[in-house]
Amino acid sequence: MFALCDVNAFYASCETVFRPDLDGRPVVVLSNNDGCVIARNAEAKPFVKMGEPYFSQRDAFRRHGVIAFSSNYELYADMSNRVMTTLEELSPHVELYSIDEAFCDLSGVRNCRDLTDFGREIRETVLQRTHLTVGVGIAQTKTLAKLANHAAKKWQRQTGGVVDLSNVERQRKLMAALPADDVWGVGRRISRKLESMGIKTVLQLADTDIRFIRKHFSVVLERTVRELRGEPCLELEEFVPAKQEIICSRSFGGRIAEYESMRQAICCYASRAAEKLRREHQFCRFISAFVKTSPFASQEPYYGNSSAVKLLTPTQDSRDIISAATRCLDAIWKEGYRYQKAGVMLGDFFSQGVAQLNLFDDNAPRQNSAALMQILDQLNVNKGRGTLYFAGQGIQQQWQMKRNMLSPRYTTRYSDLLVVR
DNA sequence: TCTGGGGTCCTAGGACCC
DNA sequence: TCTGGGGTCCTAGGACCC
Repeated sequence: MFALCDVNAFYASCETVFRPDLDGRPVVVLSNNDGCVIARNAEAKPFVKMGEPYFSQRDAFRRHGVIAFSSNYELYADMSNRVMTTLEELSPHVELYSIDEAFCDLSGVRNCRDLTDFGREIRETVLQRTHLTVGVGIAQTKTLAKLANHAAKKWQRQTGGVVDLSNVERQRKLMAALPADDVWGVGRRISRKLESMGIKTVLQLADTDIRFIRKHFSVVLERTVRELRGEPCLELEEFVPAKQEIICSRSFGGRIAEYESMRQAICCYASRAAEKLRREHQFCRFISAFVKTSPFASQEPYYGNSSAVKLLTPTQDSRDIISAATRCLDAIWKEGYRYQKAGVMLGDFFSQGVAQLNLFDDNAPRQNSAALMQILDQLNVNKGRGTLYFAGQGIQQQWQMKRNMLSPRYTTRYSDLLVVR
């Protein structure tokens, strides 16, 4: 038995928790670069489209008094930790599924108490500790628990935000009332294809012959259908598996046309990616960089390209990664375009100790690399990001993303205080 | 003017092996 | 006229998630 708990309008709620003056007002959070709307509180939902660009909705915002925030991921990560810690106290096994969602294992709980009561307790405790509201969906498979959670959100008033869907008749009743694309794992493309086959509701999907599904779709959808029927195919993944790739990419605050600015940006993304790699205790052999112009600028020619290198010896040294990424940039850079975005990608990971020295490698590992990287990371963690950086990253950085409506660092100011003292 | 970022998994097809 | 069968590994692209 699983419970899926997720925070209502997570990013928007994180912003309003610290602003009681915004009670009852429509609030949204924007993606990086203040590009699109990625979170809306209940008050904003009637006026604001999810995923749509901010600039195209600005008039509606003004009309309805919608308050917009730039995204503040440090704040959201901190609030997420508080929610997850609370869930882990209440439930013995928890899978942290995303920044605002977790699956709890309720197998044992079922024997000693009512599942809905337990869901209410989760909800009340999280609310008390964090002032954030979670929805709880309970069922015997993850896919059904997700669906139950969806129902808890959709009919919040009637359900109190908790739905126990372990009863098969309740399952079928709910599934008959929901369209197939409300199911976890059924996106736009698959739901369109299902619809063309006459499969419109979740119940119709659950009742479709499994061989038919396997023939026309992949094993992924087959598992989804089995799960809808109460047959568990997905387990609780309590321990976070090691990453297989690391990406650092950003849209620029303005367009980049000069090589020098682009090299700075690539250098920044490479050094950030290297930091993430070291936090994962991994070494990488694959490094790639990409650049692209805006896909929306119909008046300008489009150019996008990427290039990759494969090192003979895995590395986690920022200098190696920056040098490889800039080599990639040089291979794809073309003068005369207004670039909108660039990024650096790392892959082909080796964990510490497994990395083998290569007999024929020209670039022998650098002396004292580990010690130097440790100093670099320590300074940037203890005294704040950007305390020590590579000259190649540049000082002015006019291409930095827009964050014009950023909230203060309510919960993570400690490092600032250290610097001030 | 202006349109996010970071991931995973699966499949088909090509290259290659004997 | 007429050209096999079985397997692995890798990669690109497509789909999904939040």
